[in-house]
Formats: sequence, C-alpha cells, structure tokens
Amino acid sequence: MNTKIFIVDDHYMIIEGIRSLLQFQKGIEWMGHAMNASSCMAFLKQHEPDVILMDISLPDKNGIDLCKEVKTKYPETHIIGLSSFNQHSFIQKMLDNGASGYVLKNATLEELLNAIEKVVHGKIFLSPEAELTLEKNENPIIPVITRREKEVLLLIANGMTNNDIALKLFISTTTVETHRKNLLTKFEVKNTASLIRMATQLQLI
Amino acid sequence: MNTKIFIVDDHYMIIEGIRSLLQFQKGIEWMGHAMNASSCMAFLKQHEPDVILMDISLPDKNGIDLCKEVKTKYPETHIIGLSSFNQHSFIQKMLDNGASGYVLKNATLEELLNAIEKVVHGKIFLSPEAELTLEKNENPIIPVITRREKEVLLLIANGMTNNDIALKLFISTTTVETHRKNLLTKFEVKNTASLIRMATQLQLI
DNA sequence: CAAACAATCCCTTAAAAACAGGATTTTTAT
DNA sequence: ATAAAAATCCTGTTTTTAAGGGATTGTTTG
Repeated sequence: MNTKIFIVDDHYMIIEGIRSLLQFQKGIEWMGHAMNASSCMAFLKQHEPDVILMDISLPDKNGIDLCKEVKTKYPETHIIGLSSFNQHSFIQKMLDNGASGYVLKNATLEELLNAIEKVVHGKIFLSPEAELTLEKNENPIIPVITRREKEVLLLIANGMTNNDIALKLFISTTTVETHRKNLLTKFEVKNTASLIRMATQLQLI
Repeated sequence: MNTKIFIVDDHYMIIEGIRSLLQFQKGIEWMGHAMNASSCMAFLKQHEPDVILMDISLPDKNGIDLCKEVKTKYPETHIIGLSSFNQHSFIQKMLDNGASGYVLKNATLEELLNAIEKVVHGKIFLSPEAELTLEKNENPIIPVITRREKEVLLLIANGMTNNDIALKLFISTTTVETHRKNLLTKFEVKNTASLIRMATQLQLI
C-alpha cells in the first residue's frame, strides 16, 4: 500500500524540491500540492492523503491554525510541520494542534523518508535539532501584562515620556509611573532600554 | 555558451528544488552546490560559475558578508540573493555588496530563469515583491555610526547605564554620555526608548 | 460574596539621562 | 603632511526614570 503524500507550502522551490525527492520513491504516492490554506482545505474535500507536509507560514493562514482545522475535520490524516524555524513555540504549538512530526527545511532525504515512515505508523517524528529545542525548553518567559500596561508600553516605545503619556491617556503622571514600574518588574529588567529590547524580541511591539 | 550556475544554501530541499528545475534547462549548466560559506569559497578556488544563487542565512556566515567577499575576489561572478524574507535591509545590503539580483524563495521557474538571464547580461533583477519593498521604503535613513558608537549602542541595549559602560570600556562616563548624545542626534530621536526601537528595526542590534 | 486583579493616584529620594556648549588628543585617509 | 573624522574628556543645568513605600476605587471571577 502506497503512502499518499500532499504538501502545503507557498514556496515553489520547496515544493519542487520535495516532489523531485519523493516522486520516484517506492511506496510513496505524490498527490500534489497547495500553496495556501484554502486550496488545501478544498483539496481535502475530494482526496484523502495519508500524510500532509505543512509549512508554518502560509499567505492566508498560519500552518498552526490550519493544522488544528485539518485534524478536527480529518483526524485520520497525519501532519508533519515543515519550517525553516527551529523555534520552541512553533514546534510545541504544532504538536499541541495534532501534528505528528516537525521537520526542518534543511532535512535530508533520509530524514524526510524516516519522518513519513514514522508518522504513518502512528509515531511522532521530530528533526534532531527540533527535538533538542523542545527538550531544552528554552522558555522565553513571556510576561503577562494588562491591556493598559501594553498601551503604555507602546507609547514608551514611541519615545513618549511619562508626562506625554499621561496627557495622551488623560491620566496622572504618577499612574503612568506605576504602570512603567510594573512593566519593569514583570519583564525583570531595570531600565527602559532593556524593556524595549525585550518587548521587541518577544514581538510585543 | 552555457550559463554556469552554482548555489549556496543550507536547505537541502531548496537545492534539490532548484536543481530539479534548472537541470535540464537549455543553456544552463548546473555546477553543484555548497551548504555553507566556507565550502563555497573553497569551490570558487577551482571553478568559475557565471551566476551564484546565494541564500541570506547560512550556518557559518551570513550571505550578505559572503556576497561582499565573493565579489571582492571574483568580481566577474554574478550573485543573486535568495531568501524567503522580503525585507528592505536585506535587499539593500545585498545590492550594496555587489549582488545583481534578489529572488524570493516562492518565485516561479520563469522568474528564476528571467533573473539568471538578466544578471548574466549585466542587468539587475529583483522579484516584483522585492522591488516593491525597495521602492516603498525609500528613505529608511540608516544613520552612519562609528565603531565605538555601535559598541556603546549594544551595551545600552543590554541594559547597561553610562556608568556601567564607562567601567566596561575603561573610559570616562562623560565620554559615554557624548557617544550617547551623538547616537540620539544621528538617529534623530530624543530618548533611549526610541533609540533602541529604531536600532532594532534597522537590525543594528 | 470575598479575594484577586486592574487601574487609578500620591509622596520621597536617588539615580540616570538629556541638553547645552565646549576642548583636546588620536586615528584615518587624501 | 595635513585635514577630517573619531574618540576622548570637561562643567553645568534640567528633565526624566527608578525604587521604595503606600492607598483607593472599581471589576472580575471562583
């Protein structure tokens, strides 16, 4: 019985690369590709691939959400996340949303075949580097901040002083100071420079 | 005369994809690939490709620096930047360092062939989206800062105070203040928050 | 309905950064 | 060699932040 493979990726070169790698492999049946989430869903209405290789970044929807959607409607399908990014949050979220694997785009043919083999047998496969990242559990400690604090944070990032912010938000300067104090505490930093640096790294700004 | 193509990319799937696309094209001679900067340089000691497709992110060195190095030693070679990222700074820096083109990884075969055709004739080729990005963001005003200023900037971003920096660099606090003053002037901002924000946006940090 | 949280406000003191306006020495490049 | 640029150091003053302590009023939510 052949394993039916489908790929969702908006990078033509990646699709072509994988197609060329898998096309003539024994036991693999190439079903084709989609370049965005909606045409993937359209395809699934008529076909039943065993394994979907799914890019994390798609033009219309991210692969993490798409993974959840596909697994909800078609629980039998095995999904392998496909990404250049060896990021803890991505890997974790894909697995949380029902993916059976996560393969980095610099994987070799062997690795890819291995991944497919594993997941069709109901096992989990992760690229070695991805596995390492997941183990290490580099928890980036994303602080929980309130709506108001985020508002103040953005205005600080825009170069406004406490006084400016107070005027803009129609609150007292001391209130802004308090929010700022709480932001520093929550981010575990001791000045504005570190605050803005961390916030941008965590993509809050 | 065939156009000799070489590719530097650490993504096996991309290499495979491009190889499969170009391999049997008329007028194209596939020379092979390197998966990092150093083996690229090693290859160039013995061979003379007409066009190098060069990924921006490589394991040992970034493609921007590699581009400069290659163009310095082998000015005749045409380089096409290859990246998933449609980012102004990347495109700009590649062109500044002598690249003749910038192609996004979701490009079609036609686009890629077009790019190769253009650059071997001494012209510049950019993917339409990349061209748009370059036009749109015409004046990002990247300030020219000195080595010392950059050093200070990084330390500021690390949360160090003027005093901390002075101790670390064995210079007077007032000197650090002066560097800081000049940074604010050059970035046309009025406080640390904006400075760090701009610097991260311009990818100087 | 309490307890927790969010948002608001206040005081005080110290530290840090920003603004203004210099000067001198060392490097770098023409 | 010499002019320009970079790096160094001043003296002041003013503004802004940081750190320590609170307190009050709503609003969620278990």
